[in-house]
Amino acid sequence: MPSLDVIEVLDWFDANARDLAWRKPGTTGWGVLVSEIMLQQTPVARVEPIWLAWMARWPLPSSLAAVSQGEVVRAWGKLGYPRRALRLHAAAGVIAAEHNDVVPADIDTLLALPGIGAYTARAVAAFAYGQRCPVVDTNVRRVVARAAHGAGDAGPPSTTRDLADVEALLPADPATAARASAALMELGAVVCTARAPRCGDCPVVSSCAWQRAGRPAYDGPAKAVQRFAGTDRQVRGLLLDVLRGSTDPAPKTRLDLVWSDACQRDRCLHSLVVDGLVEQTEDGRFALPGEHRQGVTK
DNA sequence: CAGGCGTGGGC
DNA sequence: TGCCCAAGCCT
Repeated sequence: MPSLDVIEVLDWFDANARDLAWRKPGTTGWGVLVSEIMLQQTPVARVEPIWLAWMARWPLPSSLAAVSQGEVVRAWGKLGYPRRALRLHAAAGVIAAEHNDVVPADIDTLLALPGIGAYTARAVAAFAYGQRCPVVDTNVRRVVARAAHGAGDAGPPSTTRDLADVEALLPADPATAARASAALMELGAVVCTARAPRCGDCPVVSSCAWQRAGRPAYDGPAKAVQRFAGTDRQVRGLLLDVLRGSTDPAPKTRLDLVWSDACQRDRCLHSLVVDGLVEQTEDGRFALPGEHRQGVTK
């Protein structure tokens, strides 16, 4: 009873891989890193046009590092979680200054950069540099949970255990292992999906433990529900959207229009300033950071 | 370590 | 603006 034959998944991937922009030959480590940061919690379709624009405008870490934080946040557009843009900008500065403008290949060095965690560090090491290391995202966790463990979905993440779990599945050859990781992710993204898996299209359906078990429903602890409407996240998004939309600093009266609850509004504006996503100008207006002289943080 | 952090598409 | 989901990271 084979648990999960990644070679089968690899063969399927060779024939069915999506033609994503960052998978083109010649994509640099920088290109891979930018794509991975943008793809965190964000669908491929929304990322692709932004990634292409960024690569054309900022082909090197140093080119991104050279512009203001505000420009970067503005170019991030509506990808969401704009703190990612700030962290990527900071990482680019470190890469330019300390790593000769080349994205590091060493996992621990990558982990030391802002915004790069267990997944992204290994994704860069594997996809940009062909290293043999487990690359575990939500797709891989789901595929392994089903095909190997026979569960309806993955349980709560545990980085240490998840990494060991997937490491054991990887082929010995580094380049093949790296492609196998991409293949597992792709399978989870387009076939072994969370909601309605297309098992009829799955290359490992015949050996899938979840199939064998009769496709039982997920029986683990309930996953935390992420509310959005009415949260600070929504209000922060509305505030930032105003500032992205104008090159001139906005008076607070303009920002007051986006949300009726003044208390929540002010709390969110303040938190944006604390996060470095917003600056207050000398005359008391608000703007994206670094685009106007001496922002006053208060 | 559970919860905070954007945004939009699918149903 | 109901609910779930999408290549996570940070504190």
